[in-house]
Amino acid sequence: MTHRGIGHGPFSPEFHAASELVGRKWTGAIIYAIFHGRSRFAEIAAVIPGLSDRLLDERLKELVQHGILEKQIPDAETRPVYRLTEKGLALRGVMIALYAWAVKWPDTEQF
Amino acid sequence: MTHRGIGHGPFSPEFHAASELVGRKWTGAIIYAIFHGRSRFAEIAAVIPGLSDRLLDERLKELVQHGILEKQIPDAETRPVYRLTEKGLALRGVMIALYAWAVKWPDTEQF
DNA sequence: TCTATTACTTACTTTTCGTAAGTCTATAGA
DNA sequence: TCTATAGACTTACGAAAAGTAAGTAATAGA
Repeated sequence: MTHRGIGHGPFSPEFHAASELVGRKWTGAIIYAIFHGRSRFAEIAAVIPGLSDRLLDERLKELVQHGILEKQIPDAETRPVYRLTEKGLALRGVMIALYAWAVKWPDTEQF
Repeated sequence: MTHRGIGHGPFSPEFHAASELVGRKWTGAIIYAIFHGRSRFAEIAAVIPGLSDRLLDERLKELVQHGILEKQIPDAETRPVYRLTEKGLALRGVMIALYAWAVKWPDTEQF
């Protein structure tokens, strides 16, 4: 890889697709919550202030469709759980790096 | 830090703010292009297919406002260049991690 | 000097998001 | 058992953001 580890040319379709996917509204916070052990719809909703059911549902469906999460119904239960796939778990390094950046360079501006 | 390096509780305001900022549409590709040496408006626009002037302008203004980029007018020139600040350069680890993930787990789905 | 490029703006349409309410099971309590 | 509550969505609709197209003023280059 050129440029000290970041891709080849000045545009990477793979990078772009990844950043548009995990960068969608609320998606970061949802994955973060799941990395922290929340697996059910209501558990995820409970920890993310401002996130509506409608959007949580939409984002979970996208993440399942893109292979980052799996929707499972455990034996003897009726409500689904959402779990990180291998692909989803592989985001750990990204999460760690972004968290480290976020706490070192807190954002004081508001939109 | 708990949970193997990723934050404290199941929600981090800092992480959330960071992911909403760098996750906005086109922002990843713009920062990526600037890491690859593109510094002028037209250079950035030239390498990102589908990105309109209007949105590029909007995203650049946001990134300047949030301290990730600086807008400079070099001596004896009239057109501005956009450069990564220290805060922006500190995103290198995030870029590397996301790029590595993106090429290892390419996204075949379309939205 | 003429033309093209650059770095934006403005106007308008389409898509996505925010907010609220409603539906359908399933479990819990009176 | 009847009712209430919680969980996991679904529907409807106004607001905000993004997409698309066109325009503009100030250079830079031929």
